[in-house]
Amino acid sequence: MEPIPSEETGLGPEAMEAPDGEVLGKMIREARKEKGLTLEEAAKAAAIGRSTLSKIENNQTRPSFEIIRRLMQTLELETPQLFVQSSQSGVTGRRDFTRTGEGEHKETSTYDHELLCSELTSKRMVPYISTIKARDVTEFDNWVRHQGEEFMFVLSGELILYTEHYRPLRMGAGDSVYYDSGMGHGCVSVSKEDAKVLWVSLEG
Amino acid sequence: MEPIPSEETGLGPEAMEAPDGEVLGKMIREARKEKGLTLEEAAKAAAIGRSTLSKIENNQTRPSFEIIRRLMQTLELETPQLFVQSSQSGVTGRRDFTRTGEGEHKETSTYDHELLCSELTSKRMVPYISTIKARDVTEFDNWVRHQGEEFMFVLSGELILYTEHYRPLRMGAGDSVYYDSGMGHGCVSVSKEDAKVLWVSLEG
DNA sequence: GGAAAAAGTTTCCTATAGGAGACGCAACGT
DNA sequence: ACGTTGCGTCTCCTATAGGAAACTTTTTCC
Repeated sequence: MEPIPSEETGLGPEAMEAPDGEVLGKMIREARKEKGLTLEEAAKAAAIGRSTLSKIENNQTRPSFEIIRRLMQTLELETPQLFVQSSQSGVTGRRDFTRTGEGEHKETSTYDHELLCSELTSKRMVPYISTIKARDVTEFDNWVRHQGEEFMFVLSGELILYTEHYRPLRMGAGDSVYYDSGMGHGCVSVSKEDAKVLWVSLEG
Repeated sequence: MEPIPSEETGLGPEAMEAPDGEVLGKMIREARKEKGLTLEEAAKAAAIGRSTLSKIENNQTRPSFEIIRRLMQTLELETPQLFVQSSQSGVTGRRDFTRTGEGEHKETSTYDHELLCSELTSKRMVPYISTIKARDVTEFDNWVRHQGEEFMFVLSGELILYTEHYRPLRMGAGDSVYYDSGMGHGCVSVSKEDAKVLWVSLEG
């Protein structure tokens, strides 16, 4: 019994959905629950319809700015933040987490990268865990190089970080380093086991 | 009981900070002019229709949240960020490292912070390790809140991260989270030992 | 367990958001 | 004067937002 009137909109490039849209309903529902309000109470307080609120929370509609504004006020989400400041922080009002080992894997020849919190697409920093295979390359022909800054923290194993213009740096668990990733860089595991490092990269 | 819907919604007074319907169009027009964009250019950049933008600017419509979000993004952050950021990187050609436990310590009542790579002063990300004391603190009085984004990685112990608008998140070693640090946040150790977390914070 | 109430969802319908393109109207250059 | 070009507005139309109410699910209280 699913009439499902969702026919192809021969019209719209409107079919587009922003990742933010996805989260919006969730945010609102959580905020409402947080305040212990029912749909009816919240809707009334925001002067909107009960059904409208339900649809918004389930992402079944594309609410108007005005409606969202009222909801934000009612639920005490800071409205200005959501817009104006989204220019500064691309993750305004959002959060994402990743359980151990459950990141999105991306393997290359020398590394095994596990992207963390990758569902939060608009974030400015990019955190990932890399497994650097033991007994691998001992020299680079190709430095890695990308405009920005990078922070690295050694989780386990032992490795040598090569950074252009600097002496190689031998690092063990718990050590950390911060560098201009525009300089050529790369590392090599020198322990018997693979080395694990946490990287946080910032573009620009 | 219908006359005036001024009930005690806990909504507070007219602390309306969000652009009101009347002003919204004007704001947007000004922002667009500021950037020297024509209707067509701005609309295209925001992936909306030229006429739609015109109507919005003249307050002849009640635009959807999604449309406004796109406009805000286009008009506020668009290209500038890309340029600004590249000239912002203050660590050009530099590197700094910190050995385990040798960071600069900064203790507060609830946390014990160890700043990493703190000699590199002009870096944009701020990495530090915090020891969250195992204790009975089950309640916050004060959320931490600062404009920007934050990444957290649990090194050891078990804790609960509280983030405004979200459910508390129980985390163990190896788990990570990324969030808008403009939202109130804070955490509490729930293991018997102190919990250790690595934080990387980005302002703005 | 079962009835009643409460919370949430879906349906139905009207008003309108939003896009395409026509139109208006300056400011040019020839 | 007359095109021409570029920018903003207006008209027209379809898809859909949003409210009322019907419906379904969950919770509460005998």
